[in-house]
Amino acid sequence: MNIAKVVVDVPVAQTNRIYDYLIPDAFIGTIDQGMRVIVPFGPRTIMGYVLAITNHSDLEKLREIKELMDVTPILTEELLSLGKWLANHTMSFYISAFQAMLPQALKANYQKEIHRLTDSSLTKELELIFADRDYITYQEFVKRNGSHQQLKKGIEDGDIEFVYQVNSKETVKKTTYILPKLSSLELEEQIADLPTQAKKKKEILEYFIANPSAIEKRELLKKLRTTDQTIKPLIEGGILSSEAKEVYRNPYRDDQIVRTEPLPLMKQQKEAIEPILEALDQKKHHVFLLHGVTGSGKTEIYLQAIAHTLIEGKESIVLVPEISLTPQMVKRFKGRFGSAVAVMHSALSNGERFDEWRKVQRKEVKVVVGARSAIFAPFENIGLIIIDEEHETTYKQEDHPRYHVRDVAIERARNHHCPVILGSATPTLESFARAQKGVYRLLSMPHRMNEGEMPKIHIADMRKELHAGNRTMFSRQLKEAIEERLEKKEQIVLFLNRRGYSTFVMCRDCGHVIECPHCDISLTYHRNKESLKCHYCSYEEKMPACCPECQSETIRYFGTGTQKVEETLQELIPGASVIRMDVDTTRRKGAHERLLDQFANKQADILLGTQMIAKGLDFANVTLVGVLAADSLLNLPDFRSAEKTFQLLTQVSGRAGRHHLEGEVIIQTYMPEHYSVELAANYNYLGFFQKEMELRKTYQYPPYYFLTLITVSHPNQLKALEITRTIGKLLYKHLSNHARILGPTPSPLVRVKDRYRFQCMIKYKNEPNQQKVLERILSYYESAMRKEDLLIQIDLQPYQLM
DNA sequence: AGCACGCCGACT
DNA sequence: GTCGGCGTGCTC
Repeated sequence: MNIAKVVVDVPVAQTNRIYDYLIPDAFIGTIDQGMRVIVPFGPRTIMGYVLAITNHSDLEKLREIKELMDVTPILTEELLSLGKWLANHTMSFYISAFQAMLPQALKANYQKEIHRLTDSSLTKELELIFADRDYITYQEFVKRNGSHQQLKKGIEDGDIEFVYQVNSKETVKKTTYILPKLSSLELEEQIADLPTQAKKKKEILEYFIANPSAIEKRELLKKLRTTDQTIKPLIEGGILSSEAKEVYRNPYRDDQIVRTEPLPLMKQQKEAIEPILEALDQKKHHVFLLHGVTGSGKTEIYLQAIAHTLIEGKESIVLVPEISLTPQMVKRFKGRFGSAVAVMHSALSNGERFDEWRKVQRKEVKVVVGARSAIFAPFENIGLIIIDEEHETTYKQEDHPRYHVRDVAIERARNHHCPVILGSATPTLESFARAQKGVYRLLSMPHRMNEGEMPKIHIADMRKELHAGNRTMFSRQLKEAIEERLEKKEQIVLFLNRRGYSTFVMCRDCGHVIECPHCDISLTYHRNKESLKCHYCSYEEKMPACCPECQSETIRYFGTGTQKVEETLQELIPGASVIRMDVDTTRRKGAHERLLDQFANKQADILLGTQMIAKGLDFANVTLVGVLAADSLLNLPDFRSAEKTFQLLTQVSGRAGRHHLEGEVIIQTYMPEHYSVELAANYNYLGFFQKEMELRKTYQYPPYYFLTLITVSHPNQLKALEITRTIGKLLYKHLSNHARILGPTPSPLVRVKDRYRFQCMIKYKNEPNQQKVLERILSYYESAMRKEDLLIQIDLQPYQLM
C-alpha cells in the first residue's frame, strides 16, 4: 500500500483526473485518504487531496509525495465519494468540488521563491537583489526588475534554485494563560521577599494564592489594572508561567443565551412530527416536505426532531438561507442545544468559519446550523438533514460547482440512511409536485399557532393612485394605515424589493442614461461615495456634475432605493422615526443585530428594508406590513418570476400580527389582477400551484421539463454567436428528437466585462446521453477556450437564467 | 494554471 | 550568431 491516488489543485480540464504518487516510507502508516498532501507536479510543487491508498499503479515511474499537510483526514470517506458525485452531477472539476466542501482557510497558498545555494558570490545584479538574504520571493525579484537570463544562468551554474512553497491558510488562534508555578505557601514566601514598592507584583501573587488556576492573561491584566511589565519579571523569575492555549474564535457568546425547553406541540404539529420520528427510528431515508404557513411552528418541529436525533447519538444539519440566519435564529438553536451547536455562515471571518468547522470535525458539536455550504459538514453519523425555506434561490450555488443544496442533501441522506425535511410556507413547484406524486412525503400545517389568524391582505392599485394624481410611492391607503399605527403606537414594516428597481442616472433634458463602459447595464448611484457603480464588474466612476452627452446640469438619479423611500417618508409623515436596513446600513459587523434590537425595543416606528427583512423576523408589536412595489419581480425575464413574487408576498405578509395584535398587509402594485398577486393576497397556495403548473406545462418548463443552460461568451460578438450556433446544431444532432433546443439567443445581459454572451437552452424529459454529449462538446472546444479567451458555461437545472 | 521547450524574426 | 516573442504540449 504505497501508492496514493491524488487529485491536484489545478482546476482546468486537462488536469481533471487522478494522479498516482509514491508514498515515501516515512509516511506509510500515517498517510490516510482524505488528507491534503504536497506533491511535485511538473516543475512546480502543489497541493493535492489523497482520494485513496492502493498498491497498484499503471505507471512504472512515480514521483514521491513531498509532505503531508494534515495529521488527520479533513475529508471523510463519505465526503470523498460525495465530492466525486458532486463533480459528475454538476460537470465540474474534482478539485473544485472538494474545495467547495471545505472552509476557505484550508485552501493552499502558493509562493515561488529563489533560494541561494552557494556562499561564493553571485553576479553583481543578483547580489544586489539578494542583499545578504538566503532567499527572496519571486515576486520581489520581478518587482526589482531582476533579469531572467541572469536567473537562468544562476540556476544552470547551480548557484540558485526555485523553491515552491505550499502553505495552508489556516491559523489557530492562541491565547496566553498565566498560572502559578509555586504552591500557595511558596507564593506567600515570595510576597514576603518582595521589596515594599512592588505593590502590583504583590497583588498579582495574592490573586494566585486565592485562585491558583490558570487565567487568561488579558483578563488578569484587566482585573488587576496592570500591564505586561509587572508580570514579565515574575515569569522570568520562575514564579509564574505563561502558556499558549488553543482557543476557538467564538462569534456568539453562548453564556448569554437563555436555555429553552421543548414546547408542547399543537395537534397539527404532532401529526406532522409523527412520521418524521418514525423515519428517524427506522433509519429510513425519506424526504418530507413540510408545508406549513408562516407562523405554524415549523421551527419547533425542527428542534424536537433534532432532539430526537441527539438522543440516538446522531448528528443533524440544519440549512437556513443566508439572510434569515439572523442572531434571532441562532438563539433559537443555541437556546435549545447550547454548545452542541456550530453555526456557519458567510458573515463569519475565515478564521471563525474554520473554527466552527473544526468543532464539527473534532466531533465537539452534534448540530450544525448554517447556510448552503454547511451541507458539507464533516459529520460521520448524520441522523437528520433539514432545509428550512426550501424554496429560497440562494440554495443554488451560482458558480462552480453549480449545485443545488437540496440535491446534495438528499444524496448525503441516502448515504446515511436518514430522513430529510424540506420546510416552507411556499414550496417550489418542483418539490410540491414531487410530494403530490408521492416521491416526497407531504406534511401539512395549514394553521397558525395559537389559533392566530393570518393578517388581512389589501391590494393597493398604483395605477388608480397615478390617475388620482398621487405621484409618490405611497398609496393613500398605505399612508393612512401608517398614520393610524403611529397613533396607536404600533409598529410598521415596509418592504422594498430592490431588484429591477436599481437607481440609475438619467439626464432629464436628453434622456441619456449613464451605462457601464464594459457591460450592457446602467450604472447604479451610490450616495455615500457620490459615485456610480456597475453591479456586474464593479466598475466605478464619479457622479458627473452634468450630462456627458448634452452638458445639461439636470442630470439626476431615478429609481427607488431605500434611501429615497426614507426621504419621501420623512416628507409625507414627518413624525415617524425610521430604521433603514439595506446593504449600506448593515455592512459593518453587528450592525444587522443592532438595528433589529433597536426596532424590537421600539426605538423606531418603522422598519424599512430590502430582502433581508422579508423572513424570519418576529416582532410582537408589528401590525402593519407594507409592500411598496410588489411587481418589481414580475417583469424580469425569468419563468420563475410569478413563483418568486408569490413566495415573496407570502413571506412578507407573515411578518404582521404574529402575536396578540391583529395584523394587516398592504401590497402596492401596478398589476393587481396578476394571479400571483391575487392568490398571494388570498393565501391560496394550492390555487397558485395549480395555475402555475398549467402554465409550466404549456410553456414546457420545470417541473414538467428539465433545463440545461449553456452560456457562451467571447470578446468578439460574432464569434460568440457563431460558436453558440454550432453548439446548438451539435446538440440537435446528438440528442434525441424529444429534446427541445432553444437558441442561440442573446443572454439577458448581452455584454458583461467586455464579453458578449449568447446562450442555448435544452428542455428535456429524459436524455441519458446529454451529459456525454456536453462533455464531448466541451472537449471539442477545450483548446479554443484556453487559447482565445472563449468561455462555455454549463448549468444543469439553472435557477438564474442570466 | 504554470512552466519548459522550440521555432521564428530582430538585433548586437 | 544570440535574445526573446509566443504557440504547443505536459504535468503521476
